Amino acid sequence: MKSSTIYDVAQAAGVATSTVSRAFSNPDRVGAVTREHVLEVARRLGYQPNPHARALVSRRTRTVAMVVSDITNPHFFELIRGAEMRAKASGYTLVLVNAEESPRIELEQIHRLTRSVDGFLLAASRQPEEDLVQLAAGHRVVVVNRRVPGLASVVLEHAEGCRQMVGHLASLGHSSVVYLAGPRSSWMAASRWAAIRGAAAELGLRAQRMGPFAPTVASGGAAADAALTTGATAAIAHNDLLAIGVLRRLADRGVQVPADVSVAGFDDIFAADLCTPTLTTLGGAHADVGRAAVEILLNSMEQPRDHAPELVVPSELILRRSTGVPGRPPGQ
Amino acid sequence: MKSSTIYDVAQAAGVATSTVSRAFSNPDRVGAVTREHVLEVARRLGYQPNPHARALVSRRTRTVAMVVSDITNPHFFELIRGAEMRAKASGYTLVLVNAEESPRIELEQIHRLTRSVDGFLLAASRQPEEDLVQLAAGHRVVVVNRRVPGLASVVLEHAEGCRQMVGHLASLGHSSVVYLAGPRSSWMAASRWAAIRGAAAELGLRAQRMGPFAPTVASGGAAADAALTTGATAAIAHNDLLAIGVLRRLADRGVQVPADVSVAGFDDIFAADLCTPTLTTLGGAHADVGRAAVEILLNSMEQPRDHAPELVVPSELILRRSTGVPGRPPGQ
DNA sequence: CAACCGGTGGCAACCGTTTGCCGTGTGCTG
DNA sequence: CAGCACACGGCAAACGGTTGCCACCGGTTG
Repeated sequence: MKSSTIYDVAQAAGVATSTVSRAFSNPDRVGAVTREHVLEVARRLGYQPNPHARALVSRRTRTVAMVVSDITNPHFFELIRGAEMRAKASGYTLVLVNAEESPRIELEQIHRLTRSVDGFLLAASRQPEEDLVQLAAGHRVVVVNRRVPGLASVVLEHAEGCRQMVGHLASLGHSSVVYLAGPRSSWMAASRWAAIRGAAAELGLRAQRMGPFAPTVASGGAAADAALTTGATAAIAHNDLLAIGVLRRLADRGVQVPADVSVAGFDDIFAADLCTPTLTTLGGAHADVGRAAVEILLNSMEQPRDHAPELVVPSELILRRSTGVPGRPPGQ
Repeated sequence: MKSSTIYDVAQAAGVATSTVSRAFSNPDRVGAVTREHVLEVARRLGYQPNPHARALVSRRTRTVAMVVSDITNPHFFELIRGAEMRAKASGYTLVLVNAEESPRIELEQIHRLTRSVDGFLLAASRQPEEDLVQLAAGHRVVVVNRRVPGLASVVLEHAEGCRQMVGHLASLGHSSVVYLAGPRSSWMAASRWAAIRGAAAELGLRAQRMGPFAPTVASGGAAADAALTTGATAAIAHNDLLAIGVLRRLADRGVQVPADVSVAGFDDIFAADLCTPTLTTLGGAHADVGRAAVEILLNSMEQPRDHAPELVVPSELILRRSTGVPGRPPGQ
């Protein structure tokens, strides 16, 4: 039951090990008939190359790691799925790492894995920018849903999306909006706030920011209460989880959504279409983001590019029942 | 920037490579002062053992693979999270594989990874039982949410849970229940149906089965229509996704839940508490299942056990608004 | 016809660890 | 004080591939 090696194949085929090796990893380097013969023998023996032996000398592991800030967040599911499928399609393996919202764990795990993977997908990284740059100097890195000058990145478009969202609220008649911010170290949080504030200024709305809040349902209570103190008629939450928490708290406090307050989120997670009222949110093809990120990583291994690509995947504003005309009962 | 090896450390510390190696992987084998010295030098040089070189000779990769039938199903998130955390805690790496509900892909991926991982967690495997047994002969395997004689397994309790669920429906006054079954190759589907049928017989309810249905929201439409044709006043869906799809379809058809029909699901996914009406479901600590599965796998590597443990994690029936007294409007 | 050349295959040196075995120095026993 | 067990370190052979380099061979070329 001992698995067969390149030596077994070489012996059985009457060639040198180098020929067997080349028949697999560099087919053009051996004559056609020899190659076929070797492959046939290998098949018969059930030979499977040992990835570790291979990695040891070639320094390529055919594995990529995806580090997510919080594996519990449903938003990442699609991202992970897209990445996994793209990796698999190229015969790569996806390693999943949960940073548990901790920059320290994130770094620790990256460190631990450097030798075992060919590159990293850093989704919603909580690292300071300079640390990312430094990291990228030593490793192949693609940052996801964050932009870092000089680094390859894939983000779901959100600046224009925020503008649309604020525009949507403005057109409904809102004149004051509050952004319930995500974690301080979240690039997205900062970026969204900038976009929202800019759009609000353009459209003549008053914009405020409260927070930071953890991007979880549980934090929604505090976020809702904070939103109410601002007197704003519309609240944009950092993500759908937070928004759903806000909806809950508002319902508990007897605040009508959207009659009294409109609520919107980001990510368009599965649950956004199920909560009550259903949630207006900025969605997009998260799976595509994951897919693209892996693709960029794989490409960068083939031909190390001088310029790091910065891809933007389009988003779409999904209007649902949680936003409406202020003061008017829903459904009108 | 070339990463340092055991050889660099050995030279810098003035010892042999074997001593350095042992200082890390077999600390008792070297004298205390030598060990400290070596470790200190290693730290200074930023030495990190190369996992591939290590794996090559030791045949231990410190990596486990988790194969899930469908990575899109939110039910797996908790499972994955629990597994990831437990693996990380022991310095193991979790590789994620999506079988996309295809036994072929499942097998293919397992085959591809055999050399790169120490063992497999097979969650909701769609393989025929004999294939699993054969697989387990060649690899370390723990099956999750499935039981296979002779194989290590972790399942969330569901027999008693199904009994409770049927009991709950009976106590509400239902006399006929329909099970909307999951995929034909799903062990869980078969097992749940057996439990439901058994409980129904005991309690004097009529039980029918419809399906199989894909365990997705999209299949809920067909499942709901099928359920209505049976005339049963209560439907138990194979999982929450299907149940949510059923709720949607029933709402579209103007069927009141639970006044006209009660609906229940399995898994207690996040969305079950958000949909309308909120969903009665059999939940449990899925993260614990993942954690336990990894733990069993890791233990089995330390001391190969003669008897394969079969762990059952308790479940709990979560009563929400989707089940009620037949014929009576909700909230009474 | 000699020189040359591209296409193939083999040799052997790595890649970075682990580990069986051996040699040495030390402390203890009788 | 001889004899011995033992703790500790070193040597070197794996583990299973990849790859630079060389040798060979038949066919072109001048």
